[in-house]
Amino acid sequence: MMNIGKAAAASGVSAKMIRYYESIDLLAAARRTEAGYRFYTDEDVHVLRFIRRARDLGFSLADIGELLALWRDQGRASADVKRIALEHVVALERKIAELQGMAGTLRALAEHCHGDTRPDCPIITDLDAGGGR
Amino acid sequence: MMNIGKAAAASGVSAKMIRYYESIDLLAAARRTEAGYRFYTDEDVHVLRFIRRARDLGFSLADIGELLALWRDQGRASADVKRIALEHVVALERKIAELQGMAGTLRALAEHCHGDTRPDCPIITDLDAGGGR
DNA sequence: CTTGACCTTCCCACGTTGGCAAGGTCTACA
DNA sequence: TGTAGACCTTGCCAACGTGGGAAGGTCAAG
Repeated sequence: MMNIGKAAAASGVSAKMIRYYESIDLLAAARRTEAGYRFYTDEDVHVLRFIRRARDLGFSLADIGELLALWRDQGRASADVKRIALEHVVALERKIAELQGMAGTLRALAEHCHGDTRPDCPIITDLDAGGGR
Repeated sequence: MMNIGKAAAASGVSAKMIRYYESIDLLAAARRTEAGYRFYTDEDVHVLRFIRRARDLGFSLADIGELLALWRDQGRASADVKRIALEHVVALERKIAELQGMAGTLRALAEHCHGDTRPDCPIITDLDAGGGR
């Protein structure tokens, strides 16, 4: 039994976010003391840590809702978990490729930029002309 | 001389975004017809294309504001352009590394997940236990 | 003159997090 | 007992960039 600040410290999820997760029904509404303070058990902290870990792996809160349901479902099919994870990997890899494309282009352009007091710069030229498209 | 729809089509920037860029002073307010319609020149479309290209390279609108100022400044120092670009490359690479970490972890976990009807799954176990932290 | 395609402004939504304000509660200490 | 300070509560605003839609005005073609 602890209140929200302690649960936040124990789980790595800020008090602010715990309230937010409750407001969007990712978490069941916490029980309250007579004064209206939320209180949490070690089991609740366990759930918060699960969420925290899933956030660290880049899952959206929507994904985490599904993962939590599967986590709680002792009869789950591991295929469902795997599907969510692999879809996320695909999305991550698409994003990675996109960012790599940007970084590669910019690095190449910057390499040929004098980087001195002269105005001439291939980066500006590229932006101006559209990279030859 | 064209109105916003045509400028949008010609530049690849949506009419919605053109208005938004104007509202945040990234663009000067467009001239208007007597009826209040914005109108644009080929030169304006040129600016819009610059912005579009910079967005495609992942620059923030704040960055683009600086780049536009440099673009217009015939006396610019290419060092200023290069600095903005390289700072952006650093940010991109940091993000790439972060996403690669997530994707790598998940791919490794998913490899050992049967992906069948059994509930047992290392992905769930990892989320539960926190990846050994 | 009507129809439909365009334009205008304004508000709302997404997703996740932080910050701040105004107020209530609890705890420890004088 | 009083009070200070640390905690809790709710609520609103901000970010970032984009899209959607409503309600209404304008324009061109038939």
